[in-house]
Amino acid sequence: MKLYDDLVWRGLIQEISDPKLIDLLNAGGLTFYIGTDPTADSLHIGHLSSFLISKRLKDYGHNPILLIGGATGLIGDPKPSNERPMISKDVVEKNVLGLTKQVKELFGFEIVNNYDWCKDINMLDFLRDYGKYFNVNYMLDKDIIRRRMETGITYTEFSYMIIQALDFLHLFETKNCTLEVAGSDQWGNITAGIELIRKKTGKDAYGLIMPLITDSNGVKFGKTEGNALWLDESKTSSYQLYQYLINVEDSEVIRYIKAYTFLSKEEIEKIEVEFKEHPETRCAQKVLAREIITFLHGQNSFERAEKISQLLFSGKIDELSDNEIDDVFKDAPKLKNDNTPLNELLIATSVCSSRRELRELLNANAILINGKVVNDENYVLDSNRKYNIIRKGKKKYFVFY
RNA sequence: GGAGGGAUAGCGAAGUGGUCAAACGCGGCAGACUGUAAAUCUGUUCCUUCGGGUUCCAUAGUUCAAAUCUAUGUCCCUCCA
Repeated sequence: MKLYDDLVWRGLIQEISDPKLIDLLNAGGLTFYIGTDPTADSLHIGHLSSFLISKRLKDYGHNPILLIGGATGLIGDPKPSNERPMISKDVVEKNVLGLTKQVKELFGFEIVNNYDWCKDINMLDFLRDYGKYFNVNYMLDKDIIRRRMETGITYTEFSYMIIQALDFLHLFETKNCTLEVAGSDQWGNITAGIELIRKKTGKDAYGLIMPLITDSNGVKFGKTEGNALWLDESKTSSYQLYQYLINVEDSEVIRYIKAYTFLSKEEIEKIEVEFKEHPETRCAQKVLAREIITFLHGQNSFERAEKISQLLFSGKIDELSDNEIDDVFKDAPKLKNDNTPLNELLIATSVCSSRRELRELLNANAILINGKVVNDENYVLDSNRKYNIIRKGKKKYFVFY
């Protein structure tokens, strides 16, 4: 299958700036870029789709560049809701290093940092060389800016679009980069870049955006209880990732497999048939988890995550030997049992946020210790055991030693 | 610079002197049912040694009593210049 058709089939194309791009994509040999701002020192699951699409293009014979926004990260990409908090320069610098390392290891893309070419542009040149190409009316008409007119937007964030556009121009001129790939929220910025290139050089550049991937409630893929799922194994364990992926709802899982794995159309269609017949086996969720975790963390980490999950969810925790627990929880964070009663221990370890909450959980039979329901808030963990395993709710486990 | 409007729990939003730890919706958490799914239903959602304690942008005040009134400050929005 040609690349473009494959991307469409996988649901990865929301819009392209010009139908000519279809043939260019199918032909191979383009230099393109994706960008990310260093708002954290690791990518999270939400970034995965745009990085994976870049890898698909790369594998097809295109040439990817990752732009890390050391400059734009200092400015802040306008969100639809409100102004971003400024990140200090030190933190941005640290995040750039973290991201660079991670992307090199995982994807092997060429990496550039827009700070390198933005840092020496002075204000007057900026206004003369770039500002003059942007009509404010045009900028105000961009969806993202329009949405911010009600809550307000600072001049700083308003200018973001111009910097991103000049980035594209810079890569176009220095690296013959003719395509920018991003999530749908970047459409305004991408088109601004394309137009700047056209106005300045008279040549064509292209943009491709992917749809936002959400579940049936419109929640972004990868969003869980407020804390992000990081790609860095030391920030989010394979087990945590496995739990997220194995719980993906049936109605979305095939779509996710298409978007997030490198399995072929034939393989995926086969899985789909099997899954439709026996959804209760979660075979599709298992494939999704296997593919993503193996890609990110490797085979061993995936197998351990799977094994932990099987043991925990088979309900035989109290039958596990210390050695088995040792092995299975090798990488899992363990909490220190300080022999205080639950109402102190679980608060101190942030398993529960307050005693009131703990009492609520105890009353609802939602706390199991080593496989048995406990209702007493003064219960003290058995210090003769090497490990005590506390289950909170149906799915969350904590290991105490 | 001028005129007006606003700031309430994670978010949206009601409340305009006591009956307010603050309606309602979303989100979160837990329980039931299931397949570690979805949908649905139920409970819960500031802290507490269960006596009470600390909240409604901040500070100072009025009052027996303030989320509610006054002053000042901070931030935001709208319109005019």
